[in-house]
Amino acid sequence: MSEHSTIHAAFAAKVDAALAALEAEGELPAGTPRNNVTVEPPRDPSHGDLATNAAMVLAKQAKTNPRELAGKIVEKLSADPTVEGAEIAGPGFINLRLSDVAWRGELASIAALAADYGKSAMGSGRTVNVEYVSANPTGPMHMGHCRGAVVGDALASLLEFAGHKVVREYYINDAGGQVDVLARSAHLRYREALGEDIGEIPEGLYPGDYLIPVGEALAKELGDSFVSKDEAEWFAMFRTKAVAAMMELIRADLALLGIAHDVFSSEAELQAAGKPEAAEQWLRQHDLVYDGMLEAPKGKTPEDWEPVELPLFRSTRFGDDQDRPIRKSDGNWTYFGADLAYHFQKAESADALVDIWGADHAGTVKRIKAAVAALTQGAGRLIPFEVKLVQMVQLLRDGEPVKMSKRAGTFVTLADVVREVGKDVVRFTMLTRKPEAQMDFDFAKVVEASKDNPVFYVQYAHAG
RNA sequence: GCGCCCGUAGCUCAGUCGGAUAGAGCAUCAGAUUCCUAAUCUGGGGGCCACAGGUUCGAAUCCUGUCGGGCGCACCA
Repeated sequence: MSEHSTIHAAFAAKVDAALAALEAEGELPAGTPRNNVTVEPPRDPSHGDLATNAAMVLAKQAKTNPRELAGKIVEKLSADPTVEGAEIAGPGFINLRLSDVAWRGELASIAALAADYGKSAMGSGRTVNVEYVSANPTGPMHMGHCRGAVVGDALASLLEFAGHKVVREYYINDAGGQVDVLARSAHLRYREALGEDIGEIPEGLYPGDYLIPVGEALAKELGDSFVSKDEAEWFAMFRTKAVAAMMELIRADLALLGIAHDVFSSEAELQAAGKPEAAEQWLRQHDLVYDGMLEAPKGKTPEDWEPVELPLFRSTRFGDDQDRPIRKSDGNWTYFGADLAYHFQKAESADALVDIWGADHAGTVKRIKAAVAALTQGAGRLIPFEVKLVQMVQLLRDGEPVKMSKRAGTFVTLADVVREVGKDVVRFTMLTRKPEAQMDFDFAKVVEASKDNPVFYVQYAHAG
């Protein structure tokens, strides 16, 4: 697929060629950067089909005024048979009118290329790793995860369309305290499945019903041999099995949205392979990790604050408020400590990294970007890395916010929403606002067959 | 107290690596059609682009500050 698969791109190339010719003739200094030059449809259609700011952007470097330079560009462009008119307007815009032949040719190629129309080879030869969702494997997906999932998937598709090789990746946080809680919760449900009256789910364990079938499956598989054993004997096994069950739930939820990741990476495996240790060693050698006292957050010292010495990453060197611990005082890795090693691992097989995170993690962007920059540069191959934040979605029903509480078990699952309004409506709605702006998701409005629901317009047009 | 995101027409939002009179849909108003259960067509009105400074030939767009809304702020992920 060539880059000139659309008429706009084709004419942008013609403009560029004209500029290159002028450069060859000495009208423009050799090597003049042309990346500011735009070729796009003007706001006012009476100005023509396309307009370029080339003369205005480049006049200074050509040591002439915009209108004079525009004259020379117009001369070149007029020689092209598909250019029916080229005029200088205003301060130095060049307005182009394209011939009928050009438009007809474009229509033919739209018909011929169908869904491939507009593809580009821009990213050809480059692999981009897009990590998104990465919800904790402790329960089904809820609506809090939904926007990031949709945005990440759409971005991945766009990158593919632009010619990149894309790896859609999910990071399984199966090594922290949350999955320990999951293991204990699953054990409780296991005992329940074997007939024990477990009463209220104790504070600190996951109360959700979705663990009942997990307990039943464990009971069926293992019998009653782990009912009264010490935690040490069943803990690791229950954790592994429960995480596996949760990941099955999550993959099923994602499938409802039409999302399928290529790679699922386990934090536990990453740690077992000693990746964080390797990263720590390198960072210590380069004085980017040191043992130091953790400072209280600025302007807000918690009452029970106790200074501790921990291995800290020097994120302040990269604009962060304070240096960040990579290990906890019990010696285990912090989320960040493992995450930086994880990103380094991803960087080994990609040319660029993108993470899609919820806005509630905005505070941790600086440290991970800093760590990735340090590690990839240190390895001799600095990898572009972007963290894209998606803002919160407010769920509304009958105009009232839907309150979600994990403890009360009132969180709205993704599966419920997809069942209620449909996959396409969810995906479309999640993309109707830029990711960095908050949005409302009103159950009634998104399915309303009315003039102010864009979803409906698209469905209507598509059905026609 | 600090950091990040947002603040554009009555409503929901585009436009923000600075560029030609600030755009769309809905709502509203006026015509058209009178086919119809309209999700019909055409046109108009409607904006100190939150506010105040600054940079620039030129600012919704960049910088500083203020106000308003959201998110976050120890070894939780």
